[in-house]
Order: sequence, then structure tokens, then C-alpha cells
Amino acid sequence: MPKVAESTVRRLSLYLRFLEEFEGQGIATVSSGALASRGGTTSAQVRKDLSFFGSFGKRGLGYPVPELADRLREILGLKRRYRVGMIGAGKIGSALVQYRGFRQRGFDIIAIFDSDNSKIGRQWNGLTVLDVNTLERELSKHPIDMAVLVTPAEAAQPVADRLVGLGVKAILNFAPVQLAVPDDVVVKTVNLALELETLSYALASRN
Amino acid sequence: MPKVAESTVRRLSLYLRFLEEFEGQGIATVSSGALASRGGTTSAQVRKDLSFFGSFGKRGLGYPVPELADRLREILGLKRRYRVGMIGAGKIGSALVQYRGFRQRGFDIIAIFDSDNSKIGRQWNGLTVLDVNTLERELSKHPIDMAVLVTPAEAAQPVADRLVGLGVKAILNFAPVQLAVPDDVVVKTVNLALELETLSYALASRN
DNA sequence: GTAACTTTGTGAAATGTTTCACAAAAATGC
DNA sequence: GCATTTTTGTGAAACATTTCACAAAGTTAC
Repeated sequence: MPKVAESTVRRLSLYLRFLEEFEGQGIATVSSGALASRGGTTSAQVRKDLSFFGSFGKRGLGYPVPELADRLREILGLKRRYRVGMIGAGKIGSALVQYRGFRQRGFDIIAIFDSDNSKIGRQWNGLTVLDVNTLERELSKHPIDMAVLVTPAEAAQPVADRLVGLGVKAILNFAPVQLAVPDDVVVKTVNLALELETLSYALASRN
Repeated sequence: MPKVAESTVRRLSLYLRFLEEFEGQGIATVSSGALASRGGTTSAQVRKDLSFFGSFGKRGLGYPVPELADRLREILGLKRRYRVGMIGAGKIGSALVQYRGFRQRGFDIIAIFDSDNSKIGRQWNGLTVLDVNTLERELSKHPIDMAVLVTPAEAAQPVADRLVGLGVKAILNFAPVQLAVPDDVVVKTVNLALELETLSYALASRN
């Protein structure tokens, strides 16, 4: 398994999306240049990204759309579905549960937890919000592959520790904190305020 | 104005958050090492990041917490408030409007637009959802500094074009598309499904 | 006041990522 | 079938970012 930069992985996901579009339009082959212009990068970058994993194209012709899409799904681990648990039934959690992009891509939210009594027992998109105190019991019965953390900042680390204890190996974290986890657990933190701050910096620095 | 990597800017935002925490605890000075361990990086990285903008510390002692926080706010353009318009009154938009982190950091959502008649006129967190057809008229009356795009994929580019025409120079884009904008407009795209896919890759590649 | 310790600021080295440039392979045109 | 065109795959070069390592400056202890 080659060691590949995160930036490369993100681009592969984008390429896959474009390939699926092309597939829907009945396009059979695509050149690195076409993929590049669709994705705001360069043809050399596309070829280099793919070359980490093998050689999928035909010189003079390009890449076969369905085959390359399939290989990318395999590389990205998207040829299966993932069971996802969400911890935190707040506003962002609510939006994410209803977000179709997740299910479309193979991520099924199968349980939601919260600590707030006024939320526990509510129906959310067909799921009953469970008491976070029952996390261990519920996830032992119905294990998950990934967790989405949408708790307040102070609750995030303790919950992450419990998830790690339950064997969860992947966490998507929306709480604005840096989570400490063992090396074999992968965490991706999305910090929405921070994204606005990079815009603010960009505006401030170009005057 | 020095040319600085985006990764550096993101870390500066994190440092600012930690400094504000320290400030709340009445801590007067902090070393690069303390900031680093709080932020999951190294002391050399912290010092290098800061050195792009000047020299703020005292050897043997560290950095004065309130002064450094203030300088970071200045560098990041956070010593003012920003007027933010949101286009798209869907689930994610709803969550973002109510998200306190934005206002806390100086970003005030002052208008929401949608094209759906069943949403137009509704009250959202004290704001009336406006018809996106009136975008030009409303934003001429009440200009914005930044826009948050939470439309469906196919609406994003046309709306972005109109925003650019109105002089908007910064866009935070949640639609899963690559926006084309002039060089003097800065776009930050957040693609939630893509974040899960990087997790999926991480799981798939370490077996 | 002096010695020992701490910590910054920063060139230089190491490492990582993107771009270049071109040979090799295949397709196309005539 | 041969010349021309297209396009991949990939080392090498260019560029970018992080880490190292250490002198300089300041603090602390006595």
C-alpha cells in the first residue's frame, strides 16, 4: 500500500465524482486533461495522482471511465457501506443526518446519541435519539465503523475516549477541539469558524 | 504583506483560540512549546509560523498572551465584524445560521436567500428568508463582505457569478462543486462527503 | 554579579508536493 | 503502411513546508 499525501486522496475523491458524471453522460474515455480542467488542477497532477496506485490509462486515448471509477472506489474503500454513529443531536447533527450526500456515498447513519433528556427518545429521520449513557451497550449490540462527533467542545474528548475504547477507528469531528487519540485511530476535524477565518485572512492580506 | 501558506494561517487561528483560553485562565505568558502541545504541533513550527509576521516573544520567557492574541486577531483580519449573506435556506444553512461560533468570531449573518416559495418569508433566527431573485436589490441596499453558499450543486455556479457581479470577494462554498471565480475572489469549499471519504481511505489503506 | 537555565528567532537541512519535459505507446488520417 | 497527432507514465527539477540546531537574549537562583 503506497504512502500517499492527503491532498492526493482528496483529489482522487473529486476525480471519482467527475467520472461518475461522465459515466452518466455515456462518455467512455476521458483524458487526464479533461479530468484536470473539470477539477481545477493540471493534467500532470492527475496522472501523478493515479500513478501512485497503478497505470489505468491507454496512451493516445485516455482512461476508460467506468473502469477507472471502479478502481478509484476500490482505492478509496468505497466498495462497501459504512455504519456510522452520530454523537450529538444538535443543529449540525440534524443537518448531517438529513444530508443525502452521506447515504449516496455509502455512509449510513444507524444511531444517534445525546445527553439531553429533551432530545432523547425523539425521532430523527427514522432513528430514535438514544441516551449517550447507553453508548457502550448500544454499540456493542450494533457496532459502527465510524463516528461523527457533533458535541459541544468540552464533551468531545471524553466521548472520543469512549469511542476508542469501543474499537472505533475513524472519527469525523465537528467539535472545535484537537482530539487526542491513539495512532491507529484516524480523526478528521472540520472546524467551520476556522474556514471563515481563512477567508477573513485572505481579505485582510490583499489590500 | 508576506506570502504565507494556508496551513500556517489555519494554525494561527488555532493558536488564537488557545491563547484566548489561556487568557481566560489568567495566564500571562506562554511558550512556543506550550502552544504547540495544545495544538498538536511542534514548538519550532509555532515559532516559524509567528516569525513570518514579526517577533512577538521574549527569550527566556515566552509570548505575552493578550498581546499575541491581539496581534493574531490583527493578522487574521478579526479586529472587525463581517457582514455575511447566506444563499440557500436548507438543512445545512439552518444549522449554520444558528451556529454561535460564527457570531462569536465576528461573522454576522445579515441576510438569507432562497428560491423556494415555501421558504421565502419564513423567519429564521430573527431574519426573514428573502427571494433569491431580489439578491441584487437587497445586497445593493445592504452590502455584504462574505457569502456562504449552501445551494444545491447545480445552482451554485450561477449564484456565485451573481455574487461576484455584486462585488463579493469571499465565498464559503458548501455545494459539492468546484466554483470558477476571478482571481481577486477567494473561495473556500467545504465538502462534507469528501471528509468521510478521506476517513474511508484511511481505514481501507491500513489493513 | 555570575552561573545555570530557559526560550526565542532563524538560517540551513531535510522532507514533501507539484510541475516539467519527454520517451513510449497507441490512435488517427491519408 | 507510414507519418502525424494524441496522450500516458514517470524520472528529474522546481518549489514549498517542516524540522533541526544553535546563537542570542533574557530569566532565575544564589
